[in-house]
Amino acid sequence: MSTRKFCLAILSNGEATGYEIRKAAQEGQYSHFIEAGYGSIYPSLAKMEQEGLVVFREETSVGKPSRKIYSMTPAGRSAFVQELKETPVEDLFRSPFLLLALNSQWVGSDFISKEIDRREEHLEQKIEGMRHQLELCCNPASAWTLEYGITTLSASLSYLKTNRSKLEQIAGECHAPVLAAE
Amino acid sequence: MSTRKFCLAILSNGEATGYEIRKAAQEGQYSHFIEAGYGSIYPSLAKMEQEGLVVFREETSVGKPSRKIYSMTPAGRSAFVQELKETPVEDLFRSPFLLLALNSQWVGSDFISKEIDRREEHLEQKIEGMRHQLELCCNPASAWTLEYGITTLSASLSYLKTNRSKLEQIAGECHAPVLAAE
DNA sequence: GCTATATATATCCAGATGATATATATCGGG
DNA sequence: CCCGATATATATCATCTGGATATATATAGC
Repeated sequence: MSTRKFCLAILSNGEATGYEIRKAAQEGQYSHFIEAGYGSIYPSLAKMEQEGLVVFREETSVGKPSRKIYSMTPAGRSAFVQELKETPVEDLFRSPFLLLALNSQWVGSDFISKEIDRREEHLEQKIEGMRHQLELCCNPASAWTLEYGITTLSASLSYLKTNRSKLEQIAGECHAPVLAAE
Repeated sequence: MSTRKFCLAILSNGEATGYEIRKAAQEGQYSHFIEAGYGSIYPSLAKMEQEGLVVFREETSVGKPSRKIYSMTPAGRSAFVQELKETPVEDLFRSPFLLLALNSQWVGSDFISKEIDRREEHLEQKIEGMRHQLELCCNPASAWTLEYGITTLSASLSYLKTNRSKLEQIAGECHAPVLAAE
């Protein structure tokens, strides 16, 4: 139950709405290793509210959409620490790109080139974003985590730049002509 | 629909049972960037069979559990290539470990040390396994993909070894005494 | 001979995913 | 000044996934 843990992590730094929690999953430091949408956050908050791990106050300003501002209870805080101390599950890595790489013989070198371009660009943007966050950040744990990310993504990017020609060659000597004839 | 793509990838190298496809997701080269259990593989195969992308012949030896040996149809092969050519979705990376790192202030340095040990060991084993697969492998695309994995995991391991003391220190100056007093 | 493991298929429920609906505020351009 | 785009905010829905479990037999080791 990872969404739970993530929501509690956000709330451990202060109160937040469901909307803000999702934004953290999309933009903040957490976004580099967390995936969570409304469909998991709202049900998770509702359940934790029932269990007494979080409470909310409703802010119904005139006209504005009403906000449910959640905060952690003491029970929530100890549940958070307990969940952190549960031996963390292994990292999950799923890569449609590597599935493509491993089967690049079927798609032709032009397509592979284009995809590698896209991926290099994407990695550069992510690294740049992390460098930016690192400059702004004051928390040492955040800095450690960001540097971890920068290091691994840089290694990934560097491998790609150095070895892309090999993969393009593999895709070049491929079955594409056969497929084109179909 | 990534399970579909993965099943087709396995079947593109020859026929296989659902059981064997799952083993490929757990042990083979694919295991490093694919997640798929029975609960997604069997329904996926059944659906693709209905759609005419795969066919199976049933092997009912005396006594033995019956095997459904699946293979790809021409329609399946072109569906596979088409799915490969769909701009691949971004890689998915989810890390309970980094969630812990970012919140290490709450768990104490002993716990963090133990978790880093576990992680270093795990990374070493994975890298060793990939090196082994690389020696056995003859397919150049497999070699490329395995080297990609070895490179990134090595960078990850190296960062961890160099910087673990920083994180342990952060967890040392932490709120753990407060929590211990609760 | 017995137990543990490997082979093999299948299903179940809880939870996640991604899309979509609803509503209002705000901000910039025409 | 109004229109459309974007941002804030909550919520739900169908579908898919994940992890566990049930069932059954063969094999290998003790």
